[in-house]
Amino acid sequence: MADEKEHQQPKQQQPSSRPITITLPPRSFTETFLSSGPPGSMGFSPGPMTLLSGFFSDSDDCKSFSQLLAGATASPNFKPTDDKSSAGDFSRPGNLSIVPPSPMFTMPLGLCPVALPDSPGFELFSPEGFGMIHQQALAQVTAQAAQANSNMHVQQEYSTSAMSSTQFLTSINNSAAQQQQQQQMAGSVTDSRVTVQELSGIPHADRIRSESSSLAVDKPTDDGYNWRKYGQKQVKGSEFPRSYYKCTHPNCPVKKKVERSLDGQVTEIIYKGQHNHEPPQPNKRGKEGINGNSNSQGNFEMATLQSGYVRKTRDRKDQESSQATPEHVSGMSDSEEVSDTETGGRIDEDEPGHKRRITTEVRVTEPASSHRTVTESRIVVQTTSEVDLLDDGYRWRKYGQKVVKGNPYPRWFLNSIRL
DNA sequence: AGCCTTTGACCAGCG
DNA sequence: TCGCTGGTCAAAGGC
Repeated sequence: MADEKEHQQPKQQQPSSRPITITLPPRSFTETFLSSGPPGSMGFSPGPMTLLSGFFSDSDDCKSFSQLLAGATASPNFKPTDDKSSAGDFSRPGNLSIVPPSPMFTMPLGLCPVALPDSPGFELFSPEGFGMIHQQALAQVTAQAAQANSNMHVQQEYSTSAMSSTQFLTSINNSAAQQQQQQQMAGSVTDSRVTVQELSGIPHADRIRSESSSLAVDKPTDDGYNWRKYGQKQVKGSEFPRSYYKCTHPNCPVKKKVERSLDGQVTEIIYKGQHNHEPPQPNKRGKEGINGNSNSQGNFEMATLQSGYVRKTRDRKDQESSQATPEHVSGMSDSEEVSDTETGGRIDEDEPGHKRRITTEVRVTEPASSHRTVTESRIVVQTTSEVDLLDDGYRWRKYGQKVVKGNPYPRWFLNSIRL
């Protein structure tokens, strides 16, 4: 109900194409995922991966993601991940040659965070690799929506999206177990479409419009949980206001920060903490009550999911001390940074109707700030999704870079083009 | 009545 | 110590 409001969201005609960053709660999605609860119980927003395919257009002079990242990794900024093992353990496509230490990957809209856990690379929670309990871990995945006015046909996209994600996962996940998980997720993926829309904020169809007002805008992240907004603030470094939400479930410590563009599109979602309960049943949504708990997962199977690709969260100070200046990493001067307005999900105007481009934002890395709160620690994750994006047959072209305040690493803006 | 959003104020961490 | 900034509180009002 409350979600249906949000009327106060600033409105803007200009279809802002802003990247969407989603910080996933470590457990939630994992658990949700594994539990494969009831329909709609999926705690996570669907994935961008679902929309990944099909939107890319041909392009030249593009590099594979790996290549692009390779440059970054070569940078002094990039310290080879300590958890070497991490990378090693994990099975992944042999063609993947590069896996930057901890690039925070911004998934193109359509990447399904939900699906991520399935991927080999998405075995985020590795106690050993982390040096922190999974409960403290927070996987951060950045997704970017190809937003705005992409005259995309959402409907079409969705259908493809689900399939794409499946295909992706299938191609990537070799283990039976993983495939099994995928299958379990299938339904979730489907269910998450709406969420995808929400996330994507694709202001396309009227249908979307109407939903946007109630979903995209109000429920930027219909992740299956109920949230109560308790604050909003204009955060420096961000052109958009940030809203603070708390999980309404009793005693649930989970909070999330949501940044929206002026037109109400979600540009970033950061989860903090872990739900100590399962997502409310769809029919109970909005009235979640007492009985939470259920899975209490604190222990959860995350441990079983683990694997490399997760970078141990470092103390912010450590990180800072070990990080080179963004300029060094980027090799671009600040003046070369792309403006916020141009960063987002930019779609080439000159692209013909069916040649769509989804801009992918890549954070070379995301520092953890474990000092703040344990649960807020962020894990730099190299997800399969990333893998997918890295060597999924797409080509990537870096078109911009920006140093985001609070993040010592530059954020790359890539155009992903499907071959 | 209960729950939610809004929003200015307050607080704490940091340089 | 001061100012900045991000996060949270809580009163007011809406649904």
